[in-house]
Amino acid sequence: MGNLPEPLAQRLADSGLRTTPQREIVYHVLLGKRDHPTAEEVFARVKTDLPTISLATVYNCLETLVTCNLVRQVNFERGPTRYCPNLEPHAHFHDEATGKTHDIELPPAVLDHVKSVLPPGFDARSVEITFRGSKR
Amino acid sequence: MGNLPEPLAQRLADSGLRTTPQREIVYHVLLGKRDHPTAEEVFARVKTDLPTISLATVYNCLETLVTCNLVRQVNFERGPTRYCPNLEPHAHFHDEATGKTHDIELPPAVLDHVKSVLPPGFDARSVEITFRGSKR
DNA sequence: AGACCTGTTAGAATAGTTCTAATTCCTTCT
DNA sequence: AGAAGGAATTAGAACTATTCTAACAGGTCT
Repeated sequence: MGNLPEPLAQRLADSGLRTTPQREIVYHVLLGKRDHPTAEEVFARVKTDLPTISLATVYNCLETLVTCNLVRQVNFERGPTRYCPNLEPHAHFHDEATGKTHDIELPPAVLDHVKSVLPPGFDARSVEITFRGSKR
Repeated sequence: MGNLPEPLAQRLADSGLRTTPQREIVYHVLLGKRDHPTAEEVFARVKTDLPTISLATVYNCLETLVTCNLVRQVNFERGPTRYCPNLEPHAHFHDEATGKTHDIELPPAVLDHVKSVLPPGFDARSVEITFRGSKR
């Protein structure tokens, strides 16, 4: 579903950053399997293409992608941060039985309704909605 | 608004657990200043009443209170876990300028609307809504 | 009082992430 | 092309928040 080809080089350039093999491969790994991997998981996947990459670089690349708005960071409780290339507004459903995370499409109407609970003076830049439960 | 006096001893007993000075003081500290303190902050506050308490015990007590449903755990990104004695359904607003966290009342209608985004088969036990932004 | 169980404690251990300093790699500039 | 300078990468140390471990204390029940 509808992620544009790859604005990676463009987005990097817009922020005055270079396109490097490491950044490309990290990004492609995220696009390739959208299962909300942790940094360690990304590291493992990237190593098959680029065995010399270091974990620190994976962290650096992920952070870069996040600041370029190409990737979202997702946190569940105290678990490791997970990374998600889905840029559409969406909620997350965390299946407690399997540990898997599912993206849940978030219609604009719902998003607006949620934002309407904020009293005047509160200006939300982002909203994060996380379900926890089990899936049949 | 409207937290019952203190069901602490009762709730502990219900779970077959003892009422100890440590548990009482940790709970009272949370009720006393509802600013979503971290475990370290709770530790510091409790020490004024009970200087010999250990950090491990604070963690233990907090976990006990959470499992007795007297306290909620709140996480923002990678920051330390924060603790919140507000049991009403509510969202959190994280002010990026001050670092402060505000409880936002969550009307049942909004909660239902949010839950309605889940496709059939997804059974949510809990929903967590977090705003990030700034407050005038 | 003795046995038993729950809870507390200090400190070690762990997990995830960030920091540091050294090196490598581009990109200009001449 | 060669040199300078900045950006990116790397390995490993450091750090933070939390959990674990093992020993000890305190209350309870006979």
